[in-house]
Amino acid sequence: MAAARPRQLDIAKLAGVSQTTVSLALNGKTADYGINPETEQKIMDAARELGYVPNVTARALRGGRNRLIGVHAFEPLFPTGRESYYEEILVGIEQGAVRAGHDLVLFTSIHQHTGQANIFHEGRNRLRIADGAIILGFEQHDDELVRLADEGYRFVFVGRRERAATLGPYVSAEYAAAVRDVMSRVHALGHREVAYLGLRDRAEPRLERREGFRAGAAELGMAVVAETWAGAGEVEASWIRQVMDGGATVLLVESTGVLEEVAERVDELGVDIPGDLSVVGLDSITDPSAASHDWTHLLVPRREMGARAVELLLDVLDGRQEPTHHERLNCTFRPGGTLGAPAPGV
Amino acid sequence: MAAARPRQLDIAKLAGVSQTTVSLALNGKTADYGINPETEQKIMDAARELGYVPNVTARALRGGRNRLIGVHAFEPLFPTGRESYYEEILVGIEQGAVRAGHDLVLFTSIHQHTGQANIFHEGRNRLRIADGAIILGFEQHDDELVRLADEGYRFVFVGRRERAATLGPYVSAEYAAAVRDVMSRVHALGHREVAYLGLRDRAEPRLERREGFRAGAAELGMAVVAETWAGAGEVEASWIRQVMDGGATVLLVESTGVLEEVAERVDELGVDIPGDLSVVGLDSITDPSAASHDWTHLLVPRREMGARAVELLLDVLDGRQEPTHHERLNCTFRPGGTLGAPAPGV
DNA sequence: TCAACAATCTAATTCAAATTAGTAAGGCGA
DNA sequence: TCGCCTTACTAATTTGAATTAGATTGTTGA
Repeated sequence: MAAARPRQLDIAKLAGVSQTTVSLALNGKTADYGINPETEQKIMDAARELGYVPNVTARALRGGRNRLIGVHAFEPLFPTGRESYYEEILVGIEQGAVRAGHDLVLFTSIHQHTGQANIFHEGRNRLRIADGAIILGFEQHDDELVRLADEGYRFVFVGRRERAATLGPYVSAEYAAAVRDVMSRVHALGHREVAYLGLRDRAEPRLERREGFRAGAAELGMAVVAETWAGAGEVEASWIRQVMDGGATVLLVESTGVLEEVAERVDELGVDIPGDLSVVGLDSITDPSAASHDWTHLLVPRREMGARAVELLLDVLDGRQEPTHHERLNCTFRPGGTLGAPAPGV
Repeated sequence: MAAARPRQLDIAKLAGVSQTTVSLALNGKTADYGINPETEQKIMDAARELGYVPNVTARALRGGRNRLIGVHAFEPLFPTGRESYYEEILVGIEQGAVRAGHDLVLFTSIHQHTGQANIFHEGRNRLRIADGAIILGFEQHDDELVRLADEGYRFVFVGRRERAATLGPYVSAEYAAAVRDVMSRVHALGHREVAYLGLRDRAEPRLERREGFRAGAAELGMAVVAETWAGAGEVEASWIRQVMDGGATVLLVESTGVLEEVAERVDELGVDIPGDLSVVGLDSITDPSAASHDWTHLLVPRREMGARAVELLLDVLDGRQEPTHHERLNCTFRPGGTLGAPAPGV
């Protein structure tokens, strides 16, 4: 049991050379240092014979880097409910890490005891374990992030940019332009009166969508019949009735969860989509097979955002990119069956 | 900007002591070595002031602990499809890690280039960065695991036990007993003729279920009308018809995916569940709201398995548990609406 | 008053690999 | 035959933390 792992020194003894020479040979630097090809061969043979495997830890210690990328969220990463906001982003981060040959560290320890996660829990910054980190989540802990940045720690944000812009690089989606694009498609089909149903929260991605909506309505000369906020379980049939009575022929819905609630209420009213009312979702649909309709909606490139965040972090760490760089990825319009021309009678 | 990471030596200088003393103070060994409480306080203050965090790499090199738990799978952890086998287990692992105050390292780097993941890929064993690892997945890489174990590396398996038993501790579910329990419930309701629909693969958890099924049938004197294997998309209505004609009044289905296919075929046949045929699932249902029926089925405690694996790993690392220990968690029977008494006419 | 001892702390070493600064041996020109 | 340059290597150092083996100072009992 527990046969000691062979070290470079063991190879050196077997080949009758020094540890230095072994290191040089194994790293292909024989030419630079004029190592005899025969010696090199002896070393390689000895290494193979002993089943040598470099010790990552020693290598990392010397090199100053771990090849560890931290992933930090202020909430648990794998929530118990379905429809994890992070899920797709995590898939992207994993793919990015695979490509870059790095491992991921999920900072779970800091969630301990308190429901809240503090980076500087007990006065230590665990994030430092990793070479740099990707920060997810909407919750605001700006003071901690400022301190992190002050300490020279490198990180990249995904999905938000409020304070991020002043603190470090970020990757997010171009929500405003995407929604403006939706508006012009809607306009092109003949719609002139539109309603908007958003979430009650004021997270940046939502605010930007609203910005795009208003800008689009203004530019295209469309009338905003209603702009209303609802939480989960709060969509009311009477509101939809009212909006339609008000002349709206199309409804933009910010969140996918609310979208399904809208479908239920519309069903209750006996209204036809898109015959009586067109409905467009402004977010990705994680599981289209579970959706009630073939929704017309936007695709937010969450997976690409995750993958790009990894690349960006490594670029910053390697000095290939200044730490103020940011990137915005485009959303795609997915045509479905819930956007049509407005009913001619209206 | 980019202030170099503080080392113990920096703390030592600030506090006016040696690096040794700093190390002792930070590791709570002041009592053993008679360090003055005032000195200790000075050191702690200096450490906080500098924002000191131990260097994982140096510690790992020395053989120390890092409060890092590795998670290794031979396949990507976050698969692109829905219905991730790992998902629930990962949730459990995360919860376990949170409770234990440890962080998780997801070993993604080894998936690089080759679709296959080798621990000793490119001659480096990254696992050593973590204190120990939890190993998931069905794929067989026994030679690598044997080597890891020989090197004294500690790990715990989740969900399998074939070779695991000889290599280290494992946590898995008690499938056979659970299925036997299902059989006795079915028997108690009056069923005497039963059919079994399994997956085509021969993974351990499936083999155990079949074992439990056969043992139950034998003990209870029930007739096995059919025992058939199907892959995704291979369930045929004719098979169900045939099985029912053969007298089967209840069908046990190994996998949740196949369960839904069975529902579709049964619908096509105009057969009533459970009036004409009772159906029992032998696996968890991740998203009951997306299920076509209120299935009667087994709950595999995947989340507990993950959480328990973390505890077990730490027990082994701390020497509280011998490294041959294993644990089997019970599955729960979830009564639903798809198991009833057999039709009296039969 | 001196050895013994406790109380406090430190120098030196270790872990495995990478790198810097040399060294030894041989050849060649002047 | 002295000095200089190659060729082909090696000794020593570095990385950050933990540990082993001391070292220093002061106190106390005989």
